[in-house]
This record gives sequence, structure tokens and C-alpha cells, in this order.
Amino acid sequence: MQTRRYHHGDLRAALLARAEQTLREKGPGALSLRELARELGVSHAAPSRHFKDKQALLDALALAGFDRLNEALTASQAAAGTSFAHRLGALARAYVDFALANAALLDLMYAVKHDPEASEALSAAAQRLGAMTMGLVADGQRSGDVREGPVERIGIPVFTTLHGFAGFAMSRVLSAEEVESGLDDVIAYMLRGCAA
Amino acid sequence: MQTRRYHHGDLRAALLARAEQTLREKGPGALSLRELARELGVSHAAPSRHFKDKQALLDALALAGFDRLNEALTASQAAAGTSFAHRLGALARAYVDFALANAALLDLMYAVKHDPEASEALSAAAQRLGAMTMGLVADGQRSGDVREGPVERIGIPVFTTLHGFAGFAMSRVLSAEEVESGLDDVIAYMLRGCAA
DNA sequence: ACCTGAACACCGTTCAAGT
DNA sequence: ACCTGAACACCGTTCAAGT
Repeated sequence: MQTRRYHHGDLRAALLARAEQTLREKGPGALSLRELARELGVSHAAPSRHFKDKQALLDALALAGFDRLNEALTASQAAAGTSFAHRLGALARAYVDFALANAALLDLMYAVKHDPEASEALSAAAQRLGAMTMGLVADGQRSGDVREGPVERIGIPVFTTLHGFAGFAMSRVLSAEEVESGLDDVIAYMLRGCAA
Repeated sequence: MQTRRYHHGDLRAALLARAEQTLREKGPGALSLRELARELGVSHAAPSRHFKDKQALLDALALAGFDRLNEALTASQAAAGTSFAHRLGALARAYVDFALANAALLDLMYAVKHDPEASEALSAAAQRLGAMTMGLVADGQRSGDVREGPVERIGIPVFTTLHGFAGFAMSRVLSAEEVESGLDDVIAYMLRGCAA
């Protein structure tokens, strides 16, 4: 008659999914391994089979966040056509949308408290995002929309602006209205910054 | 003979100072009210007289961080002469230096988990930084280094870039070398972005 | 006014034991 | 292989009581 003995599915995936939900709905302070276990109907020691400690779960959560952001940015490019200006605008829009919809997760992704080895993996994930921007800028150079020169000397500043604007959206330094009205200005400014 | 009875000085200030030191040296995970109290030689309940809970201490720490950053940026302007390019460069340099020297604190300053009322105060503090950038851009318009138009439509993008670069330095997405070599590129890009 | 000391509920982590 | 249940050390918060 016992309706739950061992957890039937993939506890690791279930923990990550539930943790992200808690992060979104109640914030990082409400994230506890014991409560997660309770909600999933397993003992409080069960999570340790899948994450050696709480930080390991946070690291995995941040890494999954980068995967999702990467997908979102990639999707924005597939849908943006071929114009450099449109593609850059779509990239900025997608990053900002992610920041607004996943503020606490984005905070975690760039947090400063990760384990050293996880930090490397997270930096690599962030660099994959940077590489997308570099590719876009390189295309812009080929089409004559972006000035010549080593791509990273233009791409890093552009990526920096994207990151900063998403950060302001995330931390609510800019209100929703300011984000909306400011986005076009930021895009125009980036275009000027890298124009031929 | 008892060398410590009541804490003799300003416990509130002592808590903030010690908390910032712990944050810097051991990271946010090592910050505990009880340990802070232990280190200062008071009972574990004493901090509650000065901060209603742990979050209140974190809020105060973040606010103090904004004050210090504000001072650093203001000082950079006083030392930078009158050239727009030099002043913008000094502002960027000062923000990045702060990020490198106070990574965990900067993370906390823009964190997403603050109390609603503290969040407002922190946003206001961030906006004071933004106002400095706006003032600089307005000066640039007067000297003819920056194109005409509503100052916030140029100043917000510039401040966004400063913030993003400091964020990359903070979270070690860019290595120390990349920060050093990238700073000049970012400055040149900002100048292009707002040039007449 | 400011702090103590005990108490409470909760947490992360570990480990022998179970299936 | 995966999970349980008890145990340990620690934490944040509250509150009557002390000075």
C-alpha cells in the first residue's frame, strides 16, 4: 500500500527541475536540499547520491542555465534573417528576455561563489555565448557593416554591452519601461560602436 | 579580570566591517551571524539589536558598497582632467578596479535577493552611479565630443557597457589579461558609440 | 539601551544499515 | 545501485532575564 518507496524516476533531473522552480518562485534563500527532498518524497540524504553537496547542485543549475540561454540566443539568430542590425537586435532582445524571465538563475550563473572546477566550466559556458557574438561580428565584417580588425577587439565590447543590459534588467536597476525604451538605444549605440 | 564584558565600541559598525572582510576572504557562503558574533566577542544574539535579520546585514553591506564605489568613481573624475575621453577612461578603469578588488561585494550589490525596501534603496544607489555617467555624457555634449540628443539615450548605453565590463571582470569570465587588454578597446568602442 | 543564555526549528553532511 | 534513518555540528531567530 505504500505509494512511494524509492523514487521511481531520475532523481537527479527531478532535483534540478524542482530547484529551478523554487529559485524562480521563492528566491535563492528558500533553496534547501532537505525541503527539495521532502517535496520529491525521498529522504533528506537521497540527494547526496547525485550531488556531493549543495554547491554541486547550484553549479549544475547554473550550467543548465547557460545551456538554456545558449539555446535561446541560437534560436534568436535562426529567426532573425541575415541583416546584421536585425541579428544584433534579436540577440539583445533574446538576452534581455532571458534575464527578465530567469533573474535569479542568471544571478546564479554569474555568481562568484562557485567551486573552482565548476567555475571553469561556467566560464567556458559563458565563452560559448561570447563566441556567438564573435561569429555575428565576423559576419558583420564580411558584409561590410562592421569595421575591420581582430574580431575580439570589437566583439568583446559588444558582448559586454549585451551582458550589462541584461544585468540591469535582471537586477531591476532599470524598470521594465526603461528596458523596453532603452533597448533600441542600446542597439543603435552598439551598431555605432562597431560600424565601419 | 574579564577582558570582554559588553562590546565597548560601535557593534553595528564592527559587524559590517568584519562581515565585509569575511565576504572578501572566504566568500558569501562563510558569512554567518553567529561566527561574526564569536569573532567580535559578543553573544550570538547581540547582532539582532542592530540588524533585524541576516538579510538586513547583507542589505546594509551592499549599500555601503555602493557608497564606496561612488566615492571611487567620483575620485577618478577629480583626477582625470577635463578631456572627455580621459574622463570616460578613468571612470571605466575605476569601476573595473573596484570589481576586481571587491568581487563578492559587487555581486552582493546587484544581487536579486534583497528585501523589497532595501531593493529600492539599492536601485537608488545604482542610479546615483548612473547619474555620474549622465553628467559626464552631458559635459561631452557641451564640448562637442558627444552627439546631441536626450542625455539618457546615450548615457544609459554607456553606463551599461561600464557595468557589463565590470561584471565580466568580477565573475572572471574575462581573465585578468583580457580585462587589461580589453579595457582600451571597450573605451574606444564607447567613444565611437557616443561620438558626434 | 544593550547584551546574555537558553530554547526552538531548521539546515547540510555523514554513515551504517536496509532493499 | 540507490535509498533510509539516526546522528552530529551548525545555523537564524526569539525572548525572558540580567546590567
